[in-house]
Amino acid sequence: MKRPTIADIARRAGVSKGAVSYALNGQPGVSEATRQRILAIAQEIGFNPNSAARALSGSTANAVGLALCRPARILGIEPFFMELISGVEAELSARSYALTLQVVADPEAEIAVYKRWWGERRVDGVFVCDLRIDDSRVPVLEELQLPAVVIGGPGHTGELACVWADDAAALGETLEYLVALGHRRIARVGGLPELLHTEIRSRAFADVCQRLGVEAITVPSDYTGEEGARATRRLLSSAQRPTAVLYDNDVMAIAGLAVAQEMGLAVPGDLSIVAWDDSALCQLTHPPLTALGRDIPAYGGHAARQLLAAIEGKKIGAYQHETAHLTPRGSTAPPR
Amino acid sequence: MKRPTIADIARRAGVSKGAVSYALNGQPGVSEATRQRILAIAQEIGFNPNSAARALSGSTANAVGLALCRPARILGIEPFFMELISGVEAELSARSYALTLQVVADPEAEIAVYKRWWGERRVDGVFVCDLRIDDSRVPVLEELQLPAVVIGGPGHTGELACVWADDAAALGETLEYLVALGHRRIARVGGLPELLHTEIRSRAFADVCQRLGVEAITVPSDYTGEEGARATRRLLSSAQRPTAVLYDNDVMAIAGLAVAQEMGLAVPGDLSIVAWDDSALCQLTHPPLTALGRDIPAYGGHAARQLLAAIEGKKIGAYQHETAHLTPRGSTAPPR
DNA sequence: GATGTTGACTGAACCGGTTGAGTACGCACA
DNA sequence: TGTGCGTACTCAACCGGTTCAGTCAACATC
Repeated sequence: MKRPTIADIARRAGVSKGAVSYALNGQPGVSEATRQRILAIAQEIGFNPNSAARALSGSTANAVGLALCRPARILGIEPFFMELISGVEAELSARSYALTLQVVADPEAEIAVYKRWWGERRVDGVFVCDLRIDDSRVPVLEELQLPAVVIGGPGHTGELACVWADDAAALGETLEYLVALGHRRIARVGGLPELLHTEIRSRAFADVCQRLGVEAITVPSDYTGEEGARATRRLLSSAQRPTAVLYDNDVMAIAGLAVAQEMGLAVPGDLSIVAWDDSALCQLTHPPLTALGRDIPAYGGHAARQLLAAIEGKKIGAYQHETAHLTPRGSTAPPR
Repeated sequence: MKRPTIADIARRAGVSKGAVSYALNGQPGVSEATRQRILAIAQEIGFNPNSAARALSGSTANAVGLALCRPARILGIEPFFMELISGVEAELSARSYALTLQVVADPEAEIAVYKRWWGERRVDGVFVCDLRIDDSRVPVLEELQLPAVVIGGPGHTGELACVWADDAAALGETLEYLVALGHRRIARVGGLPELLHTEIRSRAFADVCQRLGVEAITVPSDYTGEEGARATRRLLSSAQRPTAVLYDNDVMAIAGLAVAQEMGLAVPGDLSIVAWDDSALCQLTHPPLTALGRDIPAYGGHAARQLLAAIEGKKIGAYQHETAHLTPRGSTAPPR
């Protein structure tokens, strides 16, 4: 099946290729009557502009890239990315931009992908996830002048735009709630320590606990259920067992709940559990998990709008998304 | 920053654009010495061929598409797709093909996406997920002559290639195991009834149960935790309560486990639970779930290889992936 | 020494859009 | 009647690769 081109439309309309291009793109240079005639023909023969030809002359690929740097098992189990992607997508497809996805093994490979995408002109801009402290990807993107939006921050983003949420405030709200319930020994199972937002949360956790005068224990982990379970086992085996644990993602929280049950501790009677990121998973457990939720698709949507603006050459900065809010469910209660 | 083109390489090497193209693509027409010189220059200046130019003249986009038709919340929570994607990716990036992702609302929108991609020449082929009975996407793809690989089947794939697994055999193995444990009333919480693989499983479930002489109850559901929980509540409230339940995905199985606990039933003492799809989630619960697992990234990898072969014009058919195998864990035991 | 033959390479067309320069025409105005 | 101007176009170059038809020199063959 032959794909129609603007030359086909031009022939049928009895005009030149240029006129067709002007008509289809809403540019001046054709009369309204001719424009309508051309649009009607395009519609009739099901014309779609060849994206390669467009990219080649217009120098815009009409695509953006997302490189994900997590192993398959973790990537699959974390609902965060898919929710983010679907939010991003909604915004992109409305402007008929494509999303190019690549799974990479490490930050170096990710940098190589950015360089390749840039050289191939395959994408007009990229999203950067899992921002690290003094992230090596940032200077590379700045040098390439590839429009980019960091999902995370603030800080350490150099000149790049970012979309962020105030995790410190969310943490404060959560700890105040736990303290109000009567908890005085609160632990936190953190995410990957090298990630910036883990650092931000760790600092905020320590600060807020000090302000509230409660004991703070943070155990580093890596977002996997296995590590979350191990960390929980360690915490619950200590002499001064915490009465509440806050997990940096929902997967670890679910693993922690299972460990508590396995060790014969009642949740929430003996142990309260709070999950950061409120995916549907949190409502599947018994008891359902109290969680710190936010609208992740909307977060992705904002990021997409920022990136599209950056591609258009607009000067954009940091966008603050709504702070995560606590949804109390059955996994939190006053300690016995 | 200016991107280097083959013209730049040609100038520096003192040859024509054509010679550079031959050299870079391993085509005959240049001497080995010249080829090495050109490759060295390309390496040195960090050359990457402009993908649009390549697509325009070579008429291959070097990209494949995947349209996902599930709402954000379900998409995020199902580890299946992300695992599939990472397997697909590994294969694609080795051949420097890009993956273009699009989230769509319904099959009609998905068809529109395929038509657009075809018209725009944005992708060279597509993956088709969630095959339905008499799927309307199949004839469209056949007519467009867009290379495609169906993730699922067999049957109802028309002329399209597919990658499938023998779910009926896996189901047989599972039921024989449950019957051997002593179960005689076994229920199944199925996936979306309109999907072909749900139908295949439902038929196999009925057949095998009849063969083994056990009572079979299938309750349709939709893969979400909410529906899985509701179906479980209905099953466990009935007078003739089943002693074992098989769930069509892990998310529903986890929800089912929570419902059993909420209703005061011991798992596996009062109720055995088996999950189809063994993601890391199954090991996070207490007790950990007995599950029917398979290597989903490998499944995706096979699909990618099939699609690339189809794009190269090879005649390909159905590829049968390994049958899912049962991993017994703590959620199954003889009934009391 | 004339005649292929082969290998190494050049030049130009081509893919399908976009865009700036050029042109033809109608109309207003001095 | 000539000039100026805006509108509605056409024409051709261009983006950066790929590819086909030549060209030209070196070498083998009779």
